[in-house]
Amino acid sequence: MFSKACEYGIRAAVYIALQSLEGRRVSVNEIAEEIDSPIAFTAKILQQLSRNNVIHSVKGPTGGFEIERTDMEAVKLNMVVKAIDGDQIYVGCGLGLKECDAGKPCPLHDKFVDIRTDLRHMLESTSLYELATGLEVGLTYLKR
Amino acid sequence: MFSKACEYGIRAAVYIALQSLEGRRVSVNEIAEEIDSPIAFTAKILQQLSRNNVIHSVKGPTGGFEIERTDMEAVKLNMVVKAIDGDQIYVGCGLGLKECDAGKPCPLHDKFVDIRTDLRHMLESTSLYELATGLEVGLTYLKR
DNA sequence: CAAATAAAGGACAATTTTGTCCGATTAATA
DNA sequence: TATTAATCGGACAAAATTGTCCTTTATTTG
Repeated sequence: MFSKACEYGIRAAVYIALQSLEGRRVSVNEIAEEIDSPIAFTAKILQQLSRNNVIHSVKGPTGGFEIERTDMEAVKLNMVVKAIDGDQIYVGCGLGLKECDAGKPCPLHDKFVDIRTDLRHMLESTSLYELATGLEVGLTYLKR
Repeated sequence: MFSKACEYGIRAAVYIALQSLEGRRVSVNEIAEEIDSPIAFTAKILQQLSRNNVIHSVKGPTGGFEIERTDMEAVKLNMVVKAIDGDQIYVGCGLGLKECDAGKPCPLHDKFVDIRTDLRHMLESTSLYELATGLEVGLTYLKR
């Protein structure tokens, strides 16, 4: 469904959100440790998220990654996914046809649109804040 | 969503079904031509489908691929997908965690299960016959 | 200002997926 | 039986994704 990069990206973003709730700024090393991901690869992904203003980065000692408390509810999962995988999930035919649309649909077009619409709504309506608070109260987990 | 191999596999299976409706057995070359896919790669995928009894192959002159008319309604998309991509779509955590389940869910677990359940139902309820007849009456298209 | 810390960025390496080529096998038919 | 047409299967090649390493840049603090 998601690429590995996107999986790491979402996990990282949620972890950063969780720590930002408590005012803590976190380093790549801590993030990779806590979400159990390859450090250098995770660093690359965080760069993409930072460049796309999904998260905020600060260089130097005491630096690291954070998400403004005020942004946290506004940042939805689809922004994370878009920053990493681009439009891939939203655009294009399920069977890989170049010219597939409502006017000249592939055999799976309608059914595929339904699934994808649900996915899009889910991603667009789920905020990092929501996911982070689920973690905070121990309803969900990020490791293993 | 699907791998390239799976996209080609579904397109090929639907095309074979369509031709089988008219009693025609088709060659790899014709299939690849008609669904606009790389020939040799398509041949590999057809072998997988054949080995998994999704389609039937006949060697030698006048040989090719076909689907028994009686099977065609019983063969659902999920069988095609499983033959090529395995359980990938059904199994595993959306965020890539190893031990994610209802008891120890990742932050996206429930929402992800919903989407995937819809996808599974769609794949399990859609037959090659249904897709082939849509093509036959000109409602849908396989090329470009 | 110097040292230390942390992200940024570029080059490279490993792995997986996608795709090709070619000889072996099977079966129809002249 | 020889030829020909077709799939099967293995080895290889190319491209994309995943992952590593190392240098540079920015920033804090002694």
